[in-house]
Amino acid sequence: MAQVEARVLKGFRDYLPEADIPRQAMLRKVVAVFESFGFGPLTTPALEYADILLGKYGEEGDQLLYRFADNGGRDVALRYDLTVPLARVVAQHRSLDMPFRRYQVAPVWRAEKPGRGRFREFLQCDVDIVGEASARADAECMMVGLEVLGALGVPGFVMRVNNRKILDGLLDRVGVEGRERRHAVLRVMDKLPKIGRAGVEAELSDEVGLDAEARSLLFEVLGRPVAGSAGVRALDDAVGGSEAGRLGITELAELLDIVEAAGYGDRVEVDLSIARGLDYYTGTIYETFVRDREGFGSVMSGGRYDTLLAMFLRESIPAVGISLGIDRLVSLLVDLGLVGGRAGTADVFAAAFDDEGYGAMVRWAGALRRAGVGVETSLVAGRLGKQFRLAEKKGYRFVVLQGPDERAADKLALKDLQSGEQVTVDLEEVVRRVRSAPDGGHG
RNA sequence: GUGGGCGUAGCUCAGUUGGUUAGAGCGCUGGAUUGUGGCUCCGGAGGUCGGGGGUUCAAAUCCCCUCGCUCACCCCA
Repeated sequence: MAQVEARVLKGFRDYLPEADIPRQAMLRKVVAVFESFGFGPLTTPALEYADILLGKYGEEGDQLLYRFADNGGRDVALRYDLTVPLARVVAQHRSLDMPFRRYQVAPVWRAEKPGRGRFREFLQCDVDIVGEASARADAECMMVGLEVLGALGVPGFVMRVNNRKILDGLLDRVGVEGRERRHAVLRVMDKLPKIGRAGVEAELSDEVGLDAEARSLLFEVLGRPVAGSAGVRALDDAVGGSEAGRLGITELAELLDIVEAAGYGDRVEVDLSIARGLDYYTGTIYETFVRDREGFGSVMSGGRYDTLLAMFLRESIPAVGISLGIDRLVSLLVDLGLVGGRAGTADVFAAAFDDEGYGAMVRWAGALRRAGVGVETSLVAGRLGKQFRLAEKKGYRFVVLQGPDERAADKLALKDLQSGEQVTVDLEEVVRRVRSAPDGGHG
C-alpha cells in the first residue's frame, strides 16, 4: 500500500491525552451543573438534511455550512450549531412536555477560516428551554451558565446582556430601514468596545451613511451608563414611541429583576452594544467574556429565539438557550496557567518489581480498584528507575509496588512522589492514604 | 475572501558577503544505576532546510510561482 502523509484538515484537531484529560474533566463538571438544574440530555445526528439548516443563520451562515451530496444523492449538511437541530426535534416530536429543558454536548462544524481560538470542528455545550416565553426561562439559562463558569474556576468573567427589541426600537426611532442597513448598524455598534465611540461614529457616518442627528440619537441611548434593572427602566424615554423598544426594555428589566434577586447581579451587566450575529435571536441576547482576556472572544453566549420553531411548525413556540464553547475556554484557562496537562488517568501507578511477582501485582491492583483506587499497572517488570520516571512524567503522585520483602509480609510499598516519602503498609492503608490525598492522587 | 509577517529535527530556534559532511537547547530513546523518579554525566535515533522552477562552478541563503501557518479586517464558541 502506498504511504500517505499523516495529517488532519485545517481547522480540525487531535486532542492528545495530556490536553484531553483536563478537557474531559471540565466537560464532566459542565454536565453535572446542567443536570443539577434539571436539564436532560439530548443526542441528535451530526448530519441533517440541508433544508433543515438552510436559512436559519443568515446569508453568511448558509455559506459556512459543510454541505454536500451523500452517496444516495441527498442534499445534506453537518450541523452548524445545536439550536436548530433542537428546534427540529421539538417540531418533530410533539409529545414532549413543555417547558422542555435539554442540554447537549456535541461537536458542530463551520466552514469558516480558522484562526486563534477558532476551529472548523468544535464542541458546544448548550442548554435550552423550549416552550416558556417569560423572562424566568432567560434567567434560568443565564444562571446555569454563570454556575458553570464558577464550577470550572474561571477567574473573572462578566456576562453582558442586551435585548434585540431594544435595538430594533432604537433603529426604528433613528429611521434605519431595511434588513441590510439595520444589520450594518448593529455590526458597527458591536465594535464599540474595540474601536471606541469615535471609531463607531466614523464608521456609521462613512460606511452606513447615518447623519449626525441619527448618530447622536443612537449614542444618547448607547452612551448612557445602565445600572441594573432600574437603569434599564430609565431608558424608556430614550427609545421614544417605539413599541418594540418598550417591550424590550420591559423584558430586560424583568430578567434583571430575577437575576439580581437570585444573587447573580454582580456577574451580569447591561451592554447595549451586544448584537449577536445569528439571525434567529428575537429578544434577550448575551455574551460572556473573561476579564483581561476579552481578545479571546466570547466563551459563552446565547439568547431568545421565539420565531425559529415557526420555521418547522404552523405555530410558533418560544425558546431560549445558552451555548458554551469549551475549546476556547480550555485554551483560555491554559493561557492563564489554570489547567495543567497530565497523561495518566488513574490514581496510582503500580510498578512491577519482577516477572515472578507480576501475577500477584495484577491481583492486588484489582483489589485496589475494587476499593475505589484507580491503578495503572506497569506492563514491563524490572528497571524500577524507568518505571518511576514514567509514573512521574505521566503526572502520578503515588507509586505502589511489591518486592520480595513486601510480598513476604503481605504488604505494599507506597511512595509519594511529591514528598519522596515511602511507607510499607497493608492494602487498606494504601486506599486510605491515597483517598485522603488533597487531589485524589492527581499530582 | 483582502492586506502584513513567518516557514530549517517532534518543539523553540541558530546558520556569516551564496562555499564543501546543516547545528544547539528542550523532548524522545539507551546507558552510568539489576529495590526507587526529579539533578548530573555519556551515547543514539530523528532533517527531501514547506514544495516546484530559475540564476550560479556552487543555494537553507538570491529571484519567481505555489502550499502551509500566523496577525489585522470580517464573523463567531
